[in-house]
Amino acid sequence: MKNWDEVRTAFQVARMGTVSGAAEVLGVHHATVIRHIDALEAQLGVKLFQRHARGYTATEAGEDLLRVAQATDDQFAQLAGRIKGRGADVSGDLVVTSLAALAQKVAPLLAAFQQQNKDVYVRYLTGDRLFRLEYGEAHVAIRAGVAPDQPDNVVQHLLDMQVGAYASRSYVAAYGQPDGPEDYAKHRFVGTESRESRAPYYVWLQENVPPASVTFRCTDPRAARAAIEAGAGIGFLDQSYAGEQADLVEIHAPRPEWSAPLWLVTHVDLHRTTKVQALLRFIKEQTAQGAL
Amino acid sequence: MKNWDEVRTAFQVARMGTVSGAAEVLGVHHATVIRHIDALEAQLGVKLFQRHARGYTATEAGEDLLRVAQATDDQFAQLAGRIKGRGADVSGDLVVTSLAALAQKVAPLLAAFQQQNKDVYVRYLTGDRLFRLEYGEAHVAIRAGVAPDQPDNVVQHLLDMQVGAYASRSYVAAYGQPDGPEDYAKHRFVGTESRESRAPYYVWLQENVPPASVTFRCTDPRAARAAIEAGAGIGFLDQSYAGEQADLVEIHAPRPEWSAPLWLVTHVDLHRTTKVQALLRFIKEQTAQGAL
DNA sequence: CAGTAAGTGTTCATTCACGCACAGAGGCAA
DNA sequence: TTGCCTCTGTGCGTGAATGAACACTTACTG
Repeated sequence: MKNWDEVRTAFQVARMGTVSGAAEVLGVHHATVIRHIDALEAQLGVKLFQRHARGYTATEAGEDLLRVAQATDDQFAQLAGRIKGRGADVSGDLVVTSLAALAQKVAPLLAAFQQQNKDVYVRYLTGDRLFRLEYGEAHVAIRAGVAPDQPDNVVQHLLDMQVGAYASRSYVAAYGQPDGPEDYAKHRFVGTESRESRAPYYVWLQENVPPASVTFRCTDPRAARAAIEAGAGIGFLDQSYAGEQADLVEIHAPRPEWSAPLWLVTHVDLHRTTKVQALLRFIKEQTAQGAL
Repeated sequence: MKNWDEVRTAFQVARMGTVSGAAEVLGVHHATVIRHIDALEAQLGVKLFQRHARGYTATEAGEDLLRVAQATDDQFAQLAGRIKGRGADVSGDLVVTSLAALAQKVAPLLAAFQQQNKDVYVRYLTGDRLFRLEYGEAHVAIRAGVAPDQPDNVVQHLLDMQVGAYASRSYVAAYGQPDGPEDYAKHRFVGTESRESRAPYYVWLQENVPPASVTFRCTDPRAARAAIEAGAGIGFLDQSYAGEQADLVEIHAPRPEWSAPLWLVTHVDLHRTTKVQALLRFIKEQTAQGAL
């Protein structure tokens, strides 16, 4: 049963009872229908129809085929309906990934989106490794830093995270606050382990603070945050987060050159779907209202 | 969902995960697979797969299609197995038709065949109208008279019915028996209504008996038999039937020129099937043993 | 009974889908 | 990094599947 189109042709012949009728339904020439039937019968080694001048009547084998193909036709029709409809409504899985550092902001946002769209099942992936859109691992990613340049990704600028320098109250109690760059040598800073970090505030750190003063380095932003809060030194944090923490003191207010862009990234194949569009619109609306 | 072959292609891609793998399974070039997928997605307006250098991964729509097409593939495989196997075993409906006049002989034969082949459902059609093989109304027909010359029919000679002239005892009591052709004018005969009947004994009747002596004419052989048994006159009957009837007297023993051939007829499309062949063989065996 | 309409089936020209070949893009191992 | 392998993707030429036309058969109808 190698050729499904021939089965479909035979199905219509069995339904219509004539080659001509089937040809009309199928939108092909009746000669094609005859050839399909002949090929299928030759393949199976059994006559599916008895031919006569008034049309084709199905043999037992033909009626068996009719039943199976009818079920198949129904299944395919339902499938087509589901697939076409899927693009039009907001339902099914919705997989979002982002840096773990953004989880505190993103999770409530996604929860609110799910409240508005009861049919979606939100799956929010944060992990050590990068989840890749091009492998179908997620519908939408929220990325930070330099704009992703993958060819198949649709990248939209979401906002610039306002990054300031903060330290814990315990640190300030012990070391005070620097009055200016000349004091940096007497202070302790939390930096990144990777020398070639692209984050603009770490570039600034490398250029303006003596390496000897960077007494705590780590790779994970969450670790950096925990270190700052534990009094390890002065470090860089998102203003909208740090501003809410009573234990943190603002050493330097956010500067434009420190700001880190956030990107909304989707795979081009999924970007046009209404489900993804709905989420993107929702995120951008909420962001405009200061949710991030 | 117009093109079932494209669904099959998409199914294999979803199963294999790569275009190349699907192409190998399907026995086509991978370019063909790509074209099928593109066409199907364009038709549905939804991406079924996300493309990347390592292969294709199914989207939700693609996985939905995978499930449905998997079921279809299973169904078709089962169907092919049933259809191919159907030719090899003797089961299912077996439709036989004949003249009603032969029912008394044929019915026990078919009953015996059913006893030997428990899986067949015998349907024995006798009726006023001729059941037509070319319309799929019956698998096998038993026909009398001139050999059917329908092009799609396979005709086999079964036997020659030995036909004699008989009359009821009541008729003989009233009219006696003719000693020779010269007495025919004083007797009564049961003939056929249709002047151009091809039955050889009716041809003989027309040539050897004065029309005035044919006092009872009818079309149906059963009516003729009833008329003869009721004493309407001398008529022609199958020897094997008339010999068993105590009430009938043999006026003339069967003559070779009266004998009516019986034909086993099948449609060419069904003739080769083992089921039909089994019945044909059975009938011929039984006939050779004198069952008819 | 002629005429019409519908349907099958075959031959021939055409075109569309297929296979081929090559380019490009990742991934993997040395 | 470099080379190699696998897989996708695309332009091009060819052949198989398709459509058009015609012949033939059968049923229906006035």
